[in-house]
Amino acid sequence: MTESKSRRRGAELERAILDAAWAELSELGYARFTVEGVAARAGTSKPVLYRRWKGRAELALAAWSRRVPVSDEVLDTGALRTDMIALFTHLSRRAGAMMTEIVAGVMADAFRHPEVAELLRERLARPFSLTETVTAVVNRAVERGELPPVELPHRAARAPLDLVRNEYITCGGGPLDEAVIAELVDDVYLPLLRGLGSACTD
Amino acid sequence: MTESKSRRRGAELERAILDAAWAELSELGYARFTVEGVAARAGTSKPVLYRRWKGRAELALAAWSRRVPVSDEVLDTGALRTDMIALFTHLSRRAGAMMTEIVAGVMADAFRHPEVAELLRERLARPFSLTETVTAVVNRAVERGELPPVELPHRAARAPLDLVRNEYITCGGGPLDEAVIAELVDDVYLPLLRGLGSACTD
DNA sequence: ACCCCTAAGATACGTTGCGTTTCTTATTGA
DNA sequence: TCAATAAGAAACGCAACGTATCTTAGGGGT
Repeated sequence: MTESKSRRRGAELERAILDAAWAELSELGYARFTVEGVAARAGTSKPVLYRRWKGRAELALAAWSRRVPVSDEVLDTGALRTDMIALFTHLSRRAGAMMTEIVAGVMADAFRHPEVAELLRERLARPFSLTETVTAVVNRAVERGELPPVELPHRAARAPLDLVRNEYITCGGGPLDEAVIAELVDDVYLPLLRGLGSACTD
Repeated sequence: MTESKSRRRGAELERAILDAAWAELSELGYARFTVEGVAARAGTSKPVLYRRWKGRAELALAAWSRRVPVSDEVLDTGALRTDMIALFTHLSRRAGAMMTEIVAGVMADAFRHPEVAELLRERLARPFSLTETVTAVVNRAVERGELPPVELPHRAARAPLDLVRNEYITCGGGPLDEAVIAELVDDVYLPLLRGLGSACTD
């Protein structure tokens, strides 16, 4: 009755399900994210979901992947330090609480189901435009003369996201404090960049 | 029958339970770690456990905390880089897979039960002797003249563990590859240390 | 325009594991 | 000696996973 309108199929249905899944994730978090809940919200039933995804972890990842945010516009505040503060702040909002909970939850499930671990790794490895963004910011600093010429290794370019994620993991909870971001930038990341530049000192 | 010998109580019983819990964690991982399993292994029953810990997350944390590994002996290989490789390798073995799985699992539970989040944070914040170890290694390097005098900020001292943990999270699975460790040391951590030293260059 | 076959939707099931309740019985210690 | 305390055993209710069964809608080929 509720849905005697029309029976959705294929791609349309899939979109509806993933939208519902994302809504559940956003409202409840992964911990309270249930397959039944998604089915109910999408106005369909569990078997329909299980025909498409192997379990709740895969469903959550699929929903998350559709929302790849990204395209971090390259901000230019005029100085390296403030650029970095802005970048870290941006990351901490974008990639913060939601992502950490999903990652934690999916990861926990992944230890049971190795296939899921693989999917998660793919999702996390996707560096979206981060590498490019960081490189751009650093290059600008080099041009300005704030840094000696730097060859930015892959891991160093990824480090901002890693630092932010780590902070979430170990300190849980809310969005990152300004003071914390300042520490990450001043005590870790800027020194790292300076160190990369002065590689000739050894 | 099995235990008509003597009914354990108090501290003795608690030790037995936590030993059993640790054994379960080690053999099965957090994903397959169950309260029932621990009770069975310890030769007792669930209510006894629930009288002491609020749930399986707390139980796992308690078991883990008893095993504070630690006392990383301060190794001295004669050079900063090899010291660091050794330290990272040590961390990757000690704190690696097991810890990551526990953290992921407990964290997932923690999103449901905020009290658990607090416990987890305490546990993670405990820097065991890591800070001291890193500081010692760095100080030796300074004495040798490999680094300019460095004031090591807290976050920089913790970074090795963070880097290792991150690698586990994003790359999953087994113990860290030698090559990966070398990258972490050469591309990230040593530059960071050099950068901290050359703070005067700005 | 018809019919068939695929896939959607509904329902109900079996299982696992959490956390609880109830009751019995051993041990401690006053 | 005996009462209070806590251990041990068994069973329960609940939530959620993942599955199996069945009915029915509607798209596509003829």
